[in-house]
Amino acid sequence: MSLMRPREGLHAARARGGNTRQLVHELLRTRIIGLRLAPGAALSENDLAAELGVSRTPVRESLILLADEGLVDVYPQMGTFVSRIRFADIASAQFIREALETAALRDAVERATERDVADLRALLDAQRDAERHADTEAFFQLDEEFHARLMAASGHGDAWPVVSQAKAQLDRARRLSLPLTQQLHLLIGQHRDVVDLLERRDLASADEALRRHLRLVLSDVEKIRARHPELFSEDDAPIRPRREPRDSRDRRETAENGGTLDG
Amino acid sequence: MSLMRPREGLHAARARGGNTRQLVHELLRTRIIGLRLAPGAALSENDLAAELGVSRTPVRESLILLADEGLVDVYPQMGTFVSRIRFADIASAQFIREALETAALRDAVERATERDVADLRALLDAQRDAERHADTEAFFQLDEEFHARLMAASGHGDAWPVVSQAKAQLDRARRLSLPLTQQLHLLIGQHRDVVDLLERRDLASADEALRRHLRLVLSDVEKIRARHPELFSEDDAPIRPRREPRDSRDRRETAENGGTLDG
DNA sequence: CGGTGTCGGCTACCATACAAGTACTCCAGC
DNA sequence: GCTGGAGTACTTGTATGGTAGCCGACACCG
Repeated sequence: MSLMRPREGLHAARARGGNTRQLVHELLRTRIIGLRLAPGAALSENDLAAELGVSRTPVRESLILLADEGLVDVYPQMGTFVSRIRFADIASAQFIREALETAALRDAVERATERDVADLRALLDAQRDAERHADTEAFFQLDEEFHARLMAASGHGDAWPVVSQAKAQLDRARRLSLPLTQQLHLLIGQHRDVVDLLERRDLASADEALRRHLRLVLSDVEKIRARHPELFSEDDAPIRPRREPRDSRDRRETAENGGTLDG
Repeated sequence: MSLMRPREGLHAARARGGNTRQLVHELLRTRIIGLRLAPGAALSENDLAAELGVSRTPVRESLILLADEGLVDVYPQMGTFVSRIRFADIASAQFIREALETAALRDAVERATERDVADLRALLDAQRDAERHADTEAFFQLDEEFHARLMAASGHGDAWPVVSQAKAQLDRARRLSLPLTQQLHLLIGQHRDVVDLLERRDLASADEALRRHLRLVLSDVEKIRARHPELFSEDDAPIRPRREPRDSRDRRETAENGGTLDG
């Protein structure tokens, strides 16, 4: 079972991160966004607690936070499920992201320093590396850093968490498309365009380039919806997910294995 | 003590709202935003649970959510405190709010129906009523509804919760200024200007009017900062709040009284 | 008189026990 | 074979117990 030892595990965990709740929260968040937990999957507080070697309390508190972020749906006395991607949520996330990132760009054009531009270019290089190695996981990480760094250059880095939360909804769907399409090169080119225009302090063109970039991402998602309808949920039909059959549980539990907190 | 009876209380609560956690969460949230709980005040899980007649669990879960919203600061093993207003948070909230509301306005100018405009004008009338009766609490409520309705008219009503959360930080400070200044009339006039220009589909002017309105609100906050410095906290000094002296607790507990969940 | 170690009480964190409710399962009756 | 209903195994929600850690008060010592 690989439970966390009463003392050592917690201590090791504390050393790396914060308290158990934060660790579980981040773990589940990355698993959901990375689609290692698919939309619709059941998340039992008890099962998770057992898997991670902690009690129900921090798991439950993490799920409450994830529900607040719209990444899980909690149906009292029924179960907790990774939320299916609602098209309304996608649209709303796109609106939020576009509004905040373009508003930030407006200030970034005036405030960005040479250092900021250099940092962004360094990230572009790293993205090209990821492209060469076809490492989409690394690219996702670097994409996140790029947009975060861009906002920081505007002086509004504090607003990034809001964008990140909206972005999370989009990324779940995007993660399905990127491996298929060969668009990494295109995306990196758009990143470079934004940096170039930012350096030239050309607001109008930079704004247009960023909007084009963000909209491309959105159109990706719409393509995915046709290919994987089971991961989406119609807007006005909140869908009560069905519980698994009784005896399929044992098989599942032995099948997936690993992932305690004291790695 | 007016504790909640084991069965009845919960049942009555369920009837009104949702589960206990949501009730406690909203209760504390409105108390904090309404400054009935002042920045810096200590919030003990035990005390709150006793006051509200529930167990520590829903109280604790509510505090976690409030911490996520930036309304309380949790210092493990030390205490939980209503967060002081950080100037950096104010600036960040203003940026988020302005970006989202103006972006929404852009679409509202195209999409708003006659019905939308009529609803907004009805809210304007109600605001004038509140002004006549000098009812600032009602005005705050109507101001919230006005801006929410404006976003809904743009088709991006789903993004309102994000604005509302940012707005909460601003409102805490604003609530101190409104009673003093006689600006209700000015604010209502700005609301009317926005509606008028929205109705004429004049985006440029409407955008300018809305920005002017939102910035006036911000400048209010800066005035307040000079008058009530104890409610604010310097940016880079996260300030570890001090625990109360030993024997001042009894006095406090008898002093403030009332506010169970089964009112 | 100033610094220091200890002790007591408080805190949030985590673990566990109990309660209320839902959906699946399976068997009885038709 | 089909339908209905009781039983049961799960679910989340709430309550409570126990633990580590921090702070403040205070006696003790230099």
